[in-house]
Amino acid sequence: MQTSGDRRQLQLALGEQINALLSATRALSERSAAHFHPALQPAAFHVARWLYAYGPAKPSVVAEAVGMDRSSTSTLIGKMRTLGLLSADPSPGDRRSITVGLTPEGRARVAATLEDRGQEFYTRTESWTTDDLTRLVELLGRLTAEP
Amino acid sequence: MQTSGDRRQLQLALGEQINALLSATRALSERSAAHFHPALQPAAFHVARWLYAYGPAKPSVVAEAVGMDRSSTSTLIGKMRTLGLLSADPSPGDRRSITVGLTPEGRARVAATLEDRGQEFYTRTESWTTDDLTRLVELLGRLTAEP
DNA sequence: CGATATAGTGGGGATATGCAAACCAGTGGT
DNA sequence: ACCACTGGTTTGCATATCCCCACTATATCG
Repeated sequence: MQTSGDRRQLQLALGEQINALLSATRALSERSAAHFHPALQPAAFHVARWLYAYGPAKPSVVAEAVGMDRSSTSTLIGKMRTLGLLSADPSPGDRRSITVGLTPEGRARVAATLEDRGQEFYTRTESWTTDDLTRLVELLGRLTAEP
Repeated sequence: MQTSGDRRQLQLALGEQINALLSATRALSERSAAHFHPALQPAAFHVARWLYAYGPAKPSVVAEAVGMDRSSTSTLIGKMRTLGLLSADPSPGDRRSITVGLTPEGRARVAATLEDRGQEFYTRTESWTTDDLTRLVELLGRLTAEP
């Protein structure tokens, strides 16, 4: 019971830490979104960032994943396609659907935006040992891996 | 040079992982925000969550930290005070300013919202060893600690 | 084959938030 | 005592996003 209690405590603690991280990065995210592309609404960045992290997907999946409405996502994807940031192919096995993904240019622009506004976190880990850094990357990787 | 190159790689990898985590949690955050309190706008949740993670602060600091405009933050804080979620005391040493913090009820409501919609991450760590879980919590704690 | 469901797209109205400006009370320097 | 400045609040306006609805093309089930 001690062990399972500790376990519970740990999961709660993880929740608090993730929460703190989300709080700390929210301002950064919104500002990145606002500066992502001059011709696009902020939400475009959230779409692009998700595709950057998880790869090509159908619009409906993207909308669900980023917590946006399907119509907004659709028009946003349309604009990003005409700007050359996204490419679309017919989804295999369903001719109603398309699969969208970042073009090299889109990928580069996301990377640039992240780089541009993410300096702060680099400096935070400056004093860390390489070992700790490696482990954090590895653990986060496991946490965010698709189920 | 090998070492510093590896270091650079690691920091980039950390950026990617944090990015993936933010992407993965964005939908959850927005939905939590929408359901936080029936009489409040979504952004109230972001304010409350930040105060939950980092403790009482001046309105201007909160606005800056969550990346919101000061006027919206001000009216939002006003509403939350009348709802009994936030309390305000005069800031020590500056009579123009106040310091706002969550009331016990506000704290409970944030916790309930997080609990309510954060189940998914608990199940993700179910198969982890206690050791890994402990270490992730510890490393995240160091990452989000105030500079 | 026919009926119903789903993927993507578009429109129209409601709301939340950002931005700019004005204002007041209090602060700090001169 | 003055004056420039800052923290907080409020107001008016612009825009982004959501929500509901409709429409077309395809898919799936009977």
